[in-house]
Amino acid sequence: MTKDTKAVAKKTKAVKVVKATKKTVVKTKKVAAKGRGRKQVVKKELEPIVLQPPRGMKDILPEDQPYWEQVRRVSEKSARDYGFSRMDVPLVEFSNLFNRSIGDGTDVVEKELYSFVTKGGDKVALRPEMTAGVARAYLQHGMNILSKPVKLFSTGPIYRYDRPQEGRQREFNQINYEAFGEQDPILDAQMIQAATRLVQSLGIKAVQVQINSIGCPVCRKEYKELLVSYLESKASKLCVDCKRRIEVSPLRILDCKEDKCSQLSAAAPQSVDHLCEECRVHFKSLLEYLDELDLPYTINPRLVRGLDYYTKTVFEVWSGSEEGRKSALGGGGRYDGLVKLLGGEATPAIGFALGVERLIIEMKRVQAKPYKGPKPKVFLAQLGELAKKKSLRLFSELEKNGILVAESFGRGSLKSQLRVANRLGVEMTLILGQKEALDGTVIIKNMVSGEQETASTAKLIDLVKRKLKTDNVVVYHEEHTNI
RNA sequence: GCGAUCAUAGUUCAGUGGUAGAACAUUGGUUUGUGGUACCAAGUAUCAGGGUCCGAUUCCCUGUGAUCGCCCCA
Repeated sequence: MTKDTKAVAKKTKAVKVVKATKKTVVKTKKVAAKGRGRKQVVKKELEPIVLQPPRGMKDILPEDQPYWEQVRRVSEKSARDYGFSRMDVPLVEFSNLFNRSIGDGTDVVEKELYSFVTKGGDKVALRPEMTAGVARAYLQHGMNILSKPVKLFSTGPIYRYDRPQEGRQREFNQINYEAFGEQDPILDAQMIQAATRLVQSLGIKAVQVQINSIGCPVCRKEYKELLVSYLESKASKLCVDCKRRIEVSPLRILDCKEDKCSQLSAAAPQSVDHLCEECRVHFKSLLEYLDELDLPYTINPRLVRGLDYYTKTVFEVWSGSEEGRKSALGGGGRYDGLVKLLGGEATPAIGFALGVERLIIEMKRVQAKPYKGPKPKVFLAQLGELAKKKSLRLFSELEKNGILVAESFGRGSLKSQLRVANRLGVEMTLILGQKEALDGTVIIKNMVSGEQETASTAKLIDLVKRKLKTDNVVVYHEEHTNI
């Protein structure tokens, strides 16, 4: 195996099947198949259960939860700081909400939508992004009467039927910010700032912002015509896909990574040069605000984005400073026409989304700190029948008093319980044995010094509390620190 | 949706045409009431289905999944 294939194989996971189920369900017997007694599956009454979720779906294991918790905390704080209220919308919406808003011809809708018909006959789909649902709810609940801008924060799973790769799943999570009712470009700048601040607060310092303006429907139409006529004149030099795209979505050609296409698009007319007066001024002042913020950005005339509702400002947030691995952590833009399209009054709006899984991949890559919750500092060990019975009550007394206690009630020997206590790195272990249970006492063992003392159950809680306060400074042995 | 590579214990990896080993992790123990080291022991795996073969985990095909590239995006 080469290095590369090894690296790939490393990450590979096999499909597993519940064996017990298979045994009870599948009957095998020797069959004289072609005269050779091979085992053959004769009958399957039930499908065996595959120990894996469907493609592109992933479990979030306990060991990863500290990262998720960190993302939750940072994003909720950021939402508060920037004045966004939490808003949760359903995972499922009527399909045509997405068709109309995101656009029928887009990949997200055309190829990647998880759509199905309910038992009642409704055509619905799992949300492939949040904006459409939030905009729908904004209208449904008459939130247009609220003081503008109406800032809404959402987070949750998103579904796209796409081919999985690293950082790309069919079920993934987004952090989503939307602001309705403000057209001032200062809001664009603030949204971009909020997005980068959030990413950086997670410990991902090296980020770059790419921005572009794709204009409003009016100037975009003119620009599109210009672009198409340019591309048609050079069509012979484009790749196969892009020749097709001239008709369907000429803007996407600017994204093409084929050498010949990117060379052509470098010389192609750029949308920023063909904005109408309003869009041009909007973009110009946005850039001025960003300069004022000392927020580094790159104008990327080839940044297009795949959803139809975007107007004027579009942007993406990328990880990594120089070359090397870069990935889009999130993106967004203005969608001044969406609310009207859905049947509301014309309402300028802007939003962005960050991909949680991608943020976490990046956090791990740059060794950003995950969130670590409080660890128990007390372990409760029990020995003998009577003590075991009493220990349950004692545990709950400690818990009621706000003392975080670890235990291993299922274990019998004191030795194995102390081993667990040690591994958890607790400061003290409370030992309740047969003798103590009869006397109404408990042994308090200091896990650092090994010293022990006996205390009466009545005074135990106060004693433990006092000890936890005073023994704050504890020097562990080296072996203790890594737990 | 297209192309490529890969698939062995919980994890990281060995290995073989005659049903598999290690390390780490887990659990138990080293005179049954005292932890970190050491020692001993145990359990757990060839992704699924079919084919070739006396015999397949190993070779072939298909499926599934993962990874990478295209596409797209978060």
